[in-house]
Amino acid sequence: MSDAPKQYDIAGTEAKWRKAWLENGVYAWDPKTPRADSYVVDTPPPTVSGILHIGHVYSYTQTDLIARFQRMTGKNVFYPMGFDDNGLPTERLVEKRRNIRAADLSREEFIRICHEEVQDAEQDFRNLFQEIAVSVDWKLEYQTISPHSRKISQLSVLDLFEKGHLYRRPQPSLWDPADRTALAQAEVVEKESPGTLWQVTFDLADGAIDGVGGIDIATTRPELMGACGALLIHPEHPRAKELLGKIVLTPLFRVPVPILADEKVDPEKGTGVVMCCTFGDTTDIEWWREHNLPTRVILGRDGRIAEFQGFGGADWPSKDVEGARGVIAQLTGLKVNAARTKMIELLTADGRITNETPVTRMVPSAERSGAPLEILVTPQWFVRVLDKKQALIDKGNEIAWHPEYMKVRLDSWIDGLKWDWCISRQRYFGVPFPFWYSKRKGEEGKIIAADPQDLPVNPLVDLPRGYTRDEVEPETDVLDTWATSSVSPQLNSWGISAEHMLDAERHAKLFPADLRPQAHEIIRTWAFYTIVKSYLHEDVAPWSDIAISGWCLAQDKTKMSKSKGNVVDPRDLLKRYGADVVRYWTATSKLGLDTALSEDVLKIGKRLQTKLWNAARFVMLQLDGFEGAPTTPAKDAASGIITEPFDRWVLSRLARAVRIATEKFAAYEYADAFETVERFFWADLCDNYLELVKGRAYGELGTSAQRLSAQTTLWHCLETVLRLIAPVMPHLTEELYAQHFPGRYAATGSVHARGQWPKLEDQLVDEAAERLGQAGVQLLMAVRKVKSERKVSIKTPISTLHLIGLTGDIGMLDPVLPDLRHTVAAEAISIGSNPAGEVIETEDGAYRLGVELAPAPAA
RNA sequence: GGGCGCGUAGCUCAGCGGUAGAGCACUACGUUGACAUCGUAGGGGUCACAAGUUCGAUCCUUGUCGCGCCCACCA
Repeated sequence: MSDAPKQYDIAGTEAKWRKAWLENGVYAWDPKTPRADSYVVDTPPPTVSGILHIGHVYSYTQTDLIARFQRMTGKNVFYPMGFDDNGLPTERLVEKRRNIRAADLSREEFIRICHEEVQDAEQDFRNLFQEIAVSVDWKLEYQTISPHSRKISQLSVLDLFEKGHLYRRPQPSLWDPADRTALAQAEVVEKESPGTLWQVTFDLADGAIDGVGGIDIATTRPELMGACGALLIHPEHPRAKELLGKIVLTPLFRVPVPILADEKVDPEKGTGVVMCCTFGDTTDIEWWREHNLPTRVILGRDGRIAEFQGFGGADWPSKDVEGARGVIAQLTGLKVNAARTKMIELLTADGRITNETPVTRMVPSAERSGAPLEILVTPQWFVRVLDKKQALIDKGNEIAWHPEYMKVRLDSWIDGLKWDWCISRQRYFGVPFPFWYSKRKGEEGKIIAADPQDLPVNPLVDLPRGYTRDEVEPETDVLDTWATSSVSPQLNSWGISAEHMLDAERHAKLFPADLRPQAHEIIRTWAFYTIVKSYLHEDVAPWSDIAISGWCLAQDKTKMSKSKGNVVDPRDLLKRYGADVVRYWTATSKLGLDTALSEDVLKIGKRLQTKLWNAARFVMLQLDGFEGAPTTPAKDAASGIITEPFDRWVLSRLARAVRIATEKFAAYEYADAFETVERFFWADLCDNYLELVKGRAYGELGTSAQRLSAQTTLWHCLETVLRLIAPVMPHLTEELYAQHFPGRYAATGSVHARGQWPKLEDQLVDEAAERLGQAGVQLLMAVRKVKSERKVSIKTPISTLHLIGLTGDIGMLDPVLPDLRHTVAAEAISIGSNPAGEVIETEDGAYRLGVELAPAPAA
C-alpha cells in the first residue's frame, strides 16, 4: 500500500498518464447525455501559422482548469480542439517556409502545398497540448479547412444570403496592395509614419475674386489629386460665404470641381479647406456618398497609378485634356510613394506649393502584410452589420464576461464600426463562396447559389445544378478565415439555422455553447464575428459565458517578441519543470490579467508538488494496517467513527475549503479557488493536523477507536485533497490516487472522471469542533513560539505545560489536550496554575499559557 | 484626444470602509518518526501622488503622474 518511491519521477509519471488518458477516454464527450448535464467549450482553434508560444500554455491551461472543474462536478464536457489552418495566415507561412509566391503557382498546386505544410504545424500543437494535459476529447478534433468545415461555413454563407444579410457590391473597400486582397476593418492597424503636409493652390475657374487668385488646400497625399471630385469647407469658415458654390480647377489636371460645405470639415486643420478624392480615407467615402461626387479611379489593385479611365469624358472633364494627359503619362505605373514624389515635383514646377510641414501621421495598414492600405472600388461580399449595432451590443450583454470589464472592448468596437463586414478575399487557401454568376440569356449576372445538398462546393470545379460550364462564371473569391472561425460553435454542433441543419439533435445539445475562452486582442474579431453570426443565423448569443485570458509576458514584464529575444519556448519550460508545475504557475493568475513568467512561482509549484508527494507517503504510513472502510466525512462522523475534536476540526476546515473552492471555480475564479485549497493543504493539514494526529495515528495515544477516527480522517483528507488539486496538477494527483486509493481509482477510472469533485453535502461541517480545534492550534503555535524564542528544538520535552483561563471556560479545552500534549512533548499539563507566559485569545475565551521545559539531559 | 485596466514589502501578487496580507527573497534559531528539506520567529510598507466625502480611506469621489491595452485622430 505504501511502497511509493521516495521521490516523484516527474517525467516518467507524466508520460505514463498522458498515454493512459489518450487511451482510456476519460475526457470523452458522451453524445447521449442531455444538454442540461453538459458543459460545452468553444475552444479557440489555434492559428497553425503561429509559433508555439508560452502564451498557448498559459491560456489553454486556464481554460482547461475550468473544463476539468466542470467535468469533475459531473458535467458531460464537450471540449474539442480545432486548428485554424485556412486563410491568409497560412498562405503567408507557406510562402515564407517554401520560399514561393502563391501568385506564381497554379491554384491547385498552391493549395496542395498548404495542406501539406499545415500537417506538421498541427502535430506540433497537438504534442504541446497533450503534454500540458489539456483535457480535450481528441476525437472531436477539427480543421477549419476540412470538407466538413467548408460545408458548415458555406451553409452559413447560404443562410446569410437567403436571409438578406449578405450582399455583393462594387464599393469602396479596404485594400491591401501587397497581398492584393480586400480586408475587413478589424484587420487594419494604425502605423505611425513620417509624412509631409503640403499646401497646394487651386485656381478659381472663373478667375480671381477680390484679388484672391486661388484657394489653398492642405494634403499629405498629393498623388491622389487626380482623383479629386470636390473641395469642402466648413459652413462657418470665414471664407465660406465667398467660396461656396464656386468652381475651382485642380492643378495640373485642370479638372473643374465644386466647393461644397460640410460640417465634418475642421476649420482649424490645414487651411480649413480639404480636397475629397476617391479615395484617400473613410471621410472621403462619406463625402463622396453624401454629395454624390463622381468616382474617379486612379489606383490599380497593385497599388500603382493606373490609366485614368474615362478622363476627358463627360464625367471627368478637363480644361486642358492634353496637358493633363502628359501629367498622367508621367504618373502611370508608379507606386504611391513614387507618384507622390513626382506630383510634388510637378506641382513645385507649376508654382503650386505654398507651404510644406513635416508631420507624423497614423497610416492605416494591413495587420498581416504591414502594407499601407488603399481604398479601392472593387466588388466584394459584405455582411450587413452597420444597421444592427444596437442588437449586437444587446447580444453581447446577454453573455457573462469574465472579467466583466472586457465587455467594454466589444461595445466600443461595435460603436466605432464604419464598414459592413467584408468577408471576401482575393486569395487561394480558403473556403470558396458557394456561388456562380449566370451567363444565360435573360439572367446574365444573376447569382446562383449552390444547393445545400451539394456542399462543400468549389465553384471553380463544380457546377450548380441544371447549368453547364458555359452557362456560369464561378465566384473566384474565398472567404476570409474569420468568416469560418466565426462559426466555430456550429462547426461542432453541425447546424447553422433551422433552415440549414445537418444534425438537429446534436445541434440542440451543443449550441449555444457554455464557454468561449479567448484572448483579449481578438475580441473585435473572433468574439465579435461569432456573435454576429449566431445572431444573424438564430438570433441567439453563441455562448453563455466568455472567459478572456491575458497575455504571458516575459520576466521583465514586457511583451515577448522574437525581435527582443525574450521568447520562452514552452517545451523548454516543460522539460525543466514538468507539466503540473507549469500548470500551477498558470493557475496562480486570474483571467484577463497579463502575467509575467516567474521562476519564483514555478519554484513554489515544484515545492507544492514535492510536499504533496511526501504528505501522501506519510499519510499512507499512518494508514498501514488501516482496517476502516471510509465512506464520506459526513457519514463517517454520523456513524460515530470520527469522534475526536481535531479530526472533526480538520474535516470541517476541509469542508470550508471545498465550499469556497467550489464557489470560486463556478465563478471562473480558479486562482482564488486553488489558493484556498493550497492553503488548507499546507497550513491546516500539513503544518498542523499531521503533527497533532501523530500520537493517535501511530497508536501511541488513545484507544483503538480513537486511532480509527484519526486514520479515517487522514484517509478523507488525502483523498479529498487529491481531488481538489486534480484540476491544477492532473498527473501527480492521478498517480497518487491510483497508488493510494486503488479501490476508488478502480471504481471511478480516474481522479479526473465526471463527478469526482468533492460534494459539499459529503463534508463534515462542525462549527463547534472548528472553534475548539482552532483554539488547540493556537495553543500549539504558542508553544512552538516559546520553544523558538528559547532557541530549543521543537521536540524538546516540556515537563509541565501550565494553562489558566482568563475568560471563558478552561474546561472546554479538555478534549484537545491529549493530542496537544503528545504533539508538544509535554509530560504534564497543569490547569489552573498561574504561569507567566503568552496570552491566547480565542473565540470562546482567553487563556494564559506557560511552558516549563524539562531540564536538559546531561551531555 | 476618449475609454478600460494596472500602480500595495526587494520580487510575484492577494485584499478593498475600521489596528496592512501571503509566498518567494533576507536574518536568526531549530531539524521532529512524510518533506533534495521542513518548521518557528524576525526585519522590511507615508498601500503612486494630491484634494474631497466620512467618526474613520489602501479601499469611495475628483484630479495629477507613470505603465499597459483598446478606440479615435488621419486634410
